[in-house]
Amino acid sequence: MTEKSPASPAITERKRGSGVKMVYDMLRDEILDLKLAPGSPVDEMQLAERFRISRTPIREALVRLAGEGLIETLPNRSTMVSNIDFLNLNPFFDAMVLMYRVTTRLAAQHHRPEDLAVIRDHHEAYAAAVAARDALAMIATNAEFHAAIAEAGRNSYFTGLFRRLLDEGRRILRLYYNSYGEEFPGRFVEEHARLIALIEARDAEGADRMAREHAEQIVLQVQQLFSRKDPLNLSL
Amino acid sequence: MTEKSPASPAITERKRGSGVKMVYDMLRDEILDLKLAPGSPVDEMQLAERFRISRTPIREALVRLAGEGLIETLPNRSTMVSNIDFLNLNPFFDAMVLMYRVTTRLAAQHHRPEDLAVIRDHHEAYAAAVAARDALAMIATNAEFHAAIAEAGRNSYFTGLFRRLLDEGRRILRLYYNSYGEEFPGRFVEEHARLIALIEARDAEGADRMAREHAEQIVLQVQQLFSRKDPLNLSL
DNA sequence: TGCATTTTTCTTGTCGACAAGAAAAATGCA
DNA sequence: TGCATTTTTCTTGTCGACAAGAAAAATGCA
Repeated sequence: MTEKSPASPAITERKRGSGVKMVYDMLRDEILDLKLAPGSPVDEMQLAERFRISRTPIREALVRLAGEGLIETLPNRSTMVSNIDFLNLNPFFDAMVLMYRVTTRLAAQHHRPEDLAVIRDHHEAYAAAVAARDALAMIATNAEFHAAIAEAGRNSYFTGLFRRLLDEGRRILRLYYNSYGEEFPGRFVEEHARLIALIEARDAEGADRMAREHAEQIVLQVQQLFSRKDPLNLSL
Repeated sequence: MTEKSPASPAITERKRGSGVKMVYDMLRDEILDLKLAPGSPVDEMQLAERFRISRTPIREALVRLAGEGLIETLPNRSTMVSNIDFLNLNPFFDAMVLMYRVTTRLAAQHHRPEDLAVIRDHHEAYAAAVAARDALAMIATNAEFHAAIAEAGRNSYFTGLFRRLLDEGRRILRLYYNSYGEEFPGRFVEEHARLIALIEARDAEGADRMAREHAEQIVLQVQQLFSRKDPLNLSL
């Protein structure tokens, strides 16, 4: 649990049945935004106080987060936020590149008109975040943009894995912008627009190729992050 | 809940902290073996009686199963075992073929000696199940064999998705053997042996190609299942 | 007889308490 | 002073109860 405890939710009457989801949503966002740092402890009693709810729904939310790999639990021991294995990101990169390709290819093959509208909305939100130099929003809207593309591909297995990878990418990028916070890559706005055009044109090969290039740039960016001269002060 | 209630676990003293896992393991197996049929209701109170444990750990096990797509829950409504969308298995097939390829290729690249030993053990268990004409064991050991290959590839993202697909494949195949229960494909024993040899030889291309052929045969087998003249009496 | 409404029953979501296990602090000893 | 042991405190896993919401059954009416 971080020193700076985030604000409690509004203490209005909750509808019965919404407790677990409320806790899950908030904790998930905090993990992805690195407000809950990798490796930090997660204490049920403190969470129960903070959310003004009993421990049972807290625990259920934690089971759900554990199932998504965002936290780690062992019996009778305290839970903690999952670490990111920065020393071995290769499996992550491999999976990301392949999933960028597969989901974008499938979107080119299977999208529907309403899909394109959703994708465009997310594209606009991303462009706005870049223009506003809002790193948190940029990272989140980027993930949502690509997730919308995956949904348009209509394969829930790939979409599920890709969402998980996008989540992890959010944490990695959040750390990057925490430390450096300078680069707002306008060229990604342009690349996203090109991706949309290829998808709309149902050019599966073109979309696959572009998605690969796009993903490989992100991989390169993250790799360069770890070859910088100045240390990152990571607690590993 | 099926008419024929499976046996309760041994009512010995449980170690504190093992309750959720016990329930999870048993329910998961029953879902995968189709003892709990797709679409059937899941009742916490009955499970609590059956397992001689309070509802809280039951609920936690159910959250975990829901996270894996094996059951479906909505707030304030009864939970049920996930259906299998037999009318649209194409996403499943696409994901299976790709994951068979990716995991087998990665195993050829990254395996260690102890991995091969584990893979061989599972291969032998599969061969024994085929020889004994034990369909349940054959389905389970086949999944374990391929899961062990995926583990040898050392990419937990792909392994995670593949395990989920293998689980779903278990349910589909279980239904097949429930209905027809005749075919015990000895040639898959031979193909598994060949896969091992290619992996051991670190022939990534060969392993990828063979994995694709292998997976496409399974897809074909399942597809033929649904083009049979005699109806399956599926409740959809 | 068929439908709408009301009542009863059942199931789910959460509560707060108890106790086991782990972690931290205190004590004892060389 | 450093280590081992004991005691205390804290956290987790589970319990059983309460009440909200849903589903089933009963009642009322045309």
